[in-house]
Amino acid sequence: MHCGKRLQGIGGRVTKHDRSKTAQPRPASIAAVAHRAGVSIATVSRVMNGIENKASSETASRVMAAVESLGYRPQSVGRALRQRESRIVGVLAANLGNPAMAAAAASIELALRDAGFVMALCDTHEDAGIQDEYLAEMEAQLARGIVLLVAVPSPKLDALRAAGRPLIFVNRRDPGAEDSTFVGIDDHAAGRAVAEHWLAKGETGPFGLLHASLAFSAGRHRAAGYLGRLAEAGIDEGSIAHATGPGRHHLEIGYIGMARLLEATPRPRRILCLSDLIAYGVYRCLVERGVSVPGEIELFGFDDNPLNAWIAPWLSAVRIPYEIFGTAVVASLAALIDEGRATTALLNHELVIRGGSPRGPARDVMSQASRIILETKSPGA
Amino acid sequence: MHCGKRLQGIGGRVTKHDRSKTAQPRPASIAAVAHRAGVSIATVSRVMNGIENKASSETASRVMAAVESLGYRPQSVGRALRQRESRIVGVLAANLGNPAMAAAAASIELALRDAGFVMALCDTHEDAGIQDEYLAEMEAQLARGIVLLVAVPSPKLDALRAAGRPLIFVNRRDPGAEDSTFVGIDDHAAGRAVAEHWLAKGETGPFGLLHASLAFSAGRHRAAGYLGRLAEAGIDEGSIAHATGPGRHHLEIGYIGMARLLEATPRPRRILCLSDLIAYGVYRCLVERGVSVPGEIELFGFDDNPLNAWIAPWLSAVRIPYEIFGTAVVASLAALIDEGRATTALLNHELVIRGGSPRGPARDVMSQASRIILETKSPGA
DNA sequence: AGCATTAGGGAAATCGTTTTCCTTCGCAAT
DNA sequence: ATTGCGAAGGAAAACGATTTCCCTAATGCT
Repeated sequence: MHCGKRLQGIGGRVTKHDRSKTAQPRPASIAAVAHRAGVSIATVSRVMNGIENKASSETASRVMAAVESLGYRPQSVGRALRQRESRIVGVLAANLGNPAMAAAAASIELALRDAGFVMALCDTHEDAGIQDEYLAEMEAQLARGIVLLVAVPSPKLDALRAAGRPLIFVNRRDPGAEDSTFVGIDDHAAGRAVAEHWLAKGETGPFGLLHASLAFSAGRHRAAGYLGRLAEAGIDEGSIAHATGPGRHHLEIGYIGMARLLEATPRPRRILCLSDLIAYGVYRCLVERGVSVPGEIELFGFDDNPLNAWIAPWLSAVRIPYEIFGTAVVASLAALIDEGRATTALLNHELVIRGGSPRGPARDVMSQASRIILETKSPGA
Repeated sequence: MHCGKRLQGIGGRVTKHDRSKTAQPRPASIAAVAHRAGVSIATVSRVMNGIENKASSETASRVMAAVESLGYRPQSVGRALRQRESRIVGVLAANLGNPAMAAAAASIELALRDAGFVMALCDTHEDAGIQDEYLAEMEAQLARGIVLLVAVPSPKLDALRAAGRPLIFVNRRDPGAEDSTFVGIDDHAAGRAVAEHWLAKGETGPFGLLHASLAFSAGRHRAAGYLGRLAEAGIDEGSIAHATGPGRHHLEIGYIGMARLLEATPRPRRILCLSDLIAYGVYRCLVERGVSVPGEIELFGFDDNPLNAWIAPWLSAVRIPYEIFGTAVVASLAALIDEGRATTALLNHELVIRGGSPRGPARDVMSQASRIILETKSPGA
């Protein structure tokens, strides 16, 4: 359909090379260390955990020497069992194929590792069933916390929220509660800023909007900000063509939605796409029809994933600072675990404007005066 | 440098909303289930694990009813501790920002989940230190196996290999052993196929090659196949301009490498890039200089990640079937764990040819007669 | 009848940690 | 001289599962 002709079907060849199955020698346990150091396992544990006043420095160094010589590393499962809490933090991403989410995941992973956690990353495909499966699994793993990189409503999610487990919602707010911990941008202000940008350039439209489901916070707020600002400028909401596509696949939503939008009269010339992937779908649709971008139709995306700068010089976008999401998530997690405080972190977005002439340099033009609204409490209300 | 002008620095605002810290009610344990069902915990365990001949059907249904009513789900840590093996499979990816790796990770995750495993995904940034850190952590987690989605040599890797732990190398072969389990394509044949494609079209060059480090199997084999076929056609290896860039970031390698290649005489007109990301870097370099792609310079990439079809109509590529990597990885893992057999799975690659005229449709043109060589045992030797 | 086998199920050991009690010792304050 | 206290460290109890021994009936086979 949308993939090129292939030269041959899938398949392949598997060759097998035998290999002796050696019995696994057990790795050194805390008992082995204790024995070699001539102390009890309690002391080893205390030294390993840096507990003061429980071991003389002489004993401690003896223990450390034993640890060193045996290459001992505590098994996480033993500790997790005893403490009823592991160092795993589950990160449930809606779609790893989206470079923006991959960027967020990479950032979160880095920050978690710095903080001594271990990330377990999953792909929920934005499906409630799979999300529930993973939520249950994270519970079974005694995960310290769960990060939902775009959540959908699901029964298990409700259960965990009710049980007070540490949940962190990223990009899309908790679909089931107002005051859950959130890390993201001010979507309403960002949507506004795009409209503001076009208005400041003297554009009069026709404007368009392409989006996935508006049932969730991010999309709803972005759309509301965009449409609200246009309305303030006297542009009737009815005159703004908007479309979506079927399903959850943003690429196809953009492709199919754009095809519909092309039939609208008047045909929109400035279109906001609520994600980069939607804009990609739009791009393919327009390229196939010979419509020049941004010559005839100018696009604005959301996310500005790191690849845009390299291969999408035709796409301006609201840049979400995924590279700092990690530290924000970890900080929020700490507040939630240590103090039981749910926080809302609104990170600053930016507008990245690209000229996109196909033959000229991929120059990025600075937009004037796009206000970043920081004070929003309940965006999009 | 390569990112657009920004309208404001990063930063943001954090608001905090208090929330009562409720004491966590413990989830139901196996003891609770046993008590409610009026049996011993041993029986519950046996029922849960479907062990035959150890519980009457009447008892079993009583247990299941108790499980149901308590919402019991076994904690993984307890089981892992006892069995000295968890259901976690570590997947160490070199760079999640690469959509091809994200695609591979997504596929592997799906297959692992089907097989009852849990994926823990990490980003090693292709750094030996970070890789070692994660390898050690996976050991501590009693991971059932470790998948290295592009590995680098590291001490801990040697240690695990020597200890006979289940390691699976994907895309890049084990840098420290010949006969480790491998899942990937026949890189040598793929490199050959690109040369073959161009030769079959009557191209005479000048040809070029852009690559990251050639110290590892994949790149080395691809380059050898490509250059080998060109040499067979009488094209001197010395006449083939090739370049690389500093570091490990393929985007920048492509960008900087292409800048160097532009100074070569004669300037190459057909360039093979050993990854899509390198091709992206090349593209940006050429767009900035006003060189048309594929008009003046034709590019061939490796991977053909799923986004190419949407936004890179100018890029032909060797398509690696990442969507089936998952099943191959799981099959290899099973062979390794259950039978101690190390296997080599060479999956079929394909050539995806794109026309890429910027204004025309993004049509995919079928190439004629690109042989896929299946019999290779030691490619590139 | 005598014996082996199997189904059914419980008690307890086990995995590798952390943590709670203890005990002992030395020293300072009363 | 007695008490109190902190440092140092050991013994043993958790944690939640699986698994190894057991034991008792019942059944099949000679």
